[in-house]
Amino acid sequence: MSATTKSRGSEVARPKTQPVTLGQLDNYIAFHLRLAQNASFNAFKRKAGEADLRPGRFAVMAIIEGNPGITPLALSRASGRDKSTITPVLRGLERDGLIARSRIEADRRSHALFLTPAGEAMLQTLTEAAAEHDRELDAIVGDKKHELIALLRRIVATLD
Amino acid sequence: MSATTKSRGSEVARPKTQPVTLGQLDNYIAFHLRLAQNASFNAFKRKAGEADLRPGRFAVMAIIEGNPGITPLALSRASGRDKSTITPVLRGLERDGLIARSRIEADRRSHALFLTPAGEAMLQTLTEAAAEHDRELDAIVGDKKHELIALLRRIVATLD
DNA sequence: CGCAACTAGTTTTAGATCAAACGATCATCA
DNA sequence: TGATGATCGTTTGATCTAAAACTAGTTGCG
Repeated sequence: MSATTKSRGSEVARPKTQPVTLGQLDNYIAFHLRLAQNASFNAFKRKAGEADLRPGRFAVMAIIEGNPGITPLALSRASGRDKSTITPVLRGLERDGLIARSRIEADRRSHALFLTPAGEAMLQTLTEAAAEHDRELDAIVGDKKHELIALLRRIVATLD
Repeated sequence: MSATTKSRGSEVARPKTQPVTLGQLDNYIAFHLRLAQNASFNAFKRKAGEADLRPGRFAVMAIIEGNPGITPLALSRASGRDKSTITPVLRGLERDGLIARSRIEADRRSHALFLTPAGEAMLQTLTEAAAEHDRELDAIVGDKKHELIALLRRIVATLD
């Protein structure tokens, strides 16, 4: 490895961000996965600033919509997060009147989750913002979208 | 949406994890990206328990190795994390004698970062563990690896 | 020169996340 | 029936992260 003789020539037009070698990292799927997720997350948040759109909230509400009566535990597994992180999200959603929890009489440890009408309306609004973001991603990956999702899904399924 | 008549038949061989509909989420690249990154990260951590292998540490050391004399700010950009999160990592690495910081005389605000011999040795050990993990990912994606990384890289480049 | 605007790194504050421990409830089986 | 062990949801503690405020140093320009 040559000592990367830093070209600090005084006339070089200030290389705002000098190129950085990623080295072995550049060949790691895990690393690029993190970078991409991070970039996606940040872009999402940028758009989200407008609405009260937090990614976690959106995912939770969307899953409840698709699975009315789902329990918090199943919800946590579907959304890929620990069950303990679901608790505060649900509390916030309930406080804001967007979801309703009802005890399941057959198993009084569990709760059944539903969207309220206000929740349905809110989800519809959030969906538009989210769809806009994902259209951006769609444009980036083009016709490889299906293949990309299939690969990501396989990673999740295999690694548990 | 039919009320998902939950098949709670008493003789059904306990459906450990009843199928959950992801709904619109299932078509979102961003969502699958998060799930996959999460699964990868957790699998990594599982293996990492053995060594003192924290993903952040590993990435930082690998980038320093590939770019001796790099500054913390450039490092934060390359690793996709905020500069303020780099500080404690560097402090820990320096405390453990794995990196060295030296002031840059040309700009006394900046620090140049290097791996110490102990750091080089440690990185080599960590690399083996990391490589093992990424081989797992390689096996999952098979010959699509190159394409997958290209897609992820394009996402990062486009979304900034 | 000397002031204003900018940059590098740190500290502080706030939020998200996981893991482990806990109370309440349920299932199993003698 | 009654005790043991499992499961659901919550709480607590630790770690990781970003954003904003701050200090020290630098650059530009009158």
